[in-house]
Amino acid sequence: MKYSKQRELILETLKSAETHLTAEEIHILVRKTLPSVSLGTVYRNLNLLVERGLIRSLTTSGSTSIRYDGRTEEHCHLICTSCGKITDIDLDIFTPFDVFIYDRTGFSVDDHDFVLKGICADCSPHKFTI
Amino acid sequence: MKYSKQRELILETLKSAETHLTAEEIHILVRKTLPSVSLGTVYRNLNLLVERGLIRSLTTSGSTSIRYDGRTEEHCHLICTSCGKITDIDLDIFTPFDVFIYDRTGFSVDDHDFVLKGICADCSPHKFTI
DNA sequence: ATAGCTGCAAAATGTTTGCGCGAAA
DNA sequence: TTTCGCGCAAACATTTTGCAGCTAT
Repeated sequence: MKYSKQRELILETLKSAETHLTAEEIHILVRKTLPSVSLGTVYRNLNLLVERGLIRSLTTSGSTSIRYDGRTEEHCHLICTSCGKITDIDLDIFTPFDVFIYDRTGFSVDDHDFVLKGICADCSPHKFTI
Repeated sequence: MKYSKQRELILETLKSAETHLTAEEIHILVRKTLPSVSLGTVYRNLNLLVERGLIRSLTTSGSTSIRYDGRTEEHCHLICTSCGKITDIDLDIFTPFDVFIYDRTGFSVDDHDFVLKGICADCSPHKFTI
């Protein structure tokens, strides 16, 4: 993989983002530094980075577009159905989980994609204060 | 919601399928019984059924299209990265999970979407017999 | 009678790709 | 200098929508 300013910038943008961005959102951010970057280049590099394991992608039913995550360690996503915010949470349950599933089905787990939907702490009070 | 032959057929098709179908696959199956059904109608009804909680939708990173699941009870999906097969598995771990997350973050969980990627039992032997 | 559903086709959305030029090795 | 990545625009895939006619209530 040959170096490119564009790819570096895309990766950096994603690593420093606290949210889970779409390709379009990344495109907008990247262009603030390097206005000539095209959307095609953003997509090409995101696919490349996912392939190489430098970032992760996540799709959520409800939204049509793919979101990208600069964190490479496995973790869960909490999606608030009220405000749409996606939060990361670390859980140490993956290993016992995998063993359980392997014993029961013979399926050997490589990767986890756990999404929990509900109401986040910030939105929760509103349920009671209307 | 008014009765329609099309919607009944779509739901029935999904309930009796052992796989997780895309809209296009459902369209093909439904047309075997009622050839005039349009793809637009399939999409409209799938969205309606998901909204009403009569079916579930799932998106998987890697595939572009949404898949639909006739099972309404919460369960995990095992996706084989070798053959692409999606298997259901029931797990009784959701409740303790939710409590743990609520205690730690204040996020109150309504719904789970757990996807595990790996190699299924059928594909696994090939890893060792090459 | 009328609200809601359908088929059709066009539009909208999100992502990929072919091409010729320019940058990295 | 050769290979790879880029920008651009067109193509592609998937899903949604407007409309006029039909169907269930």
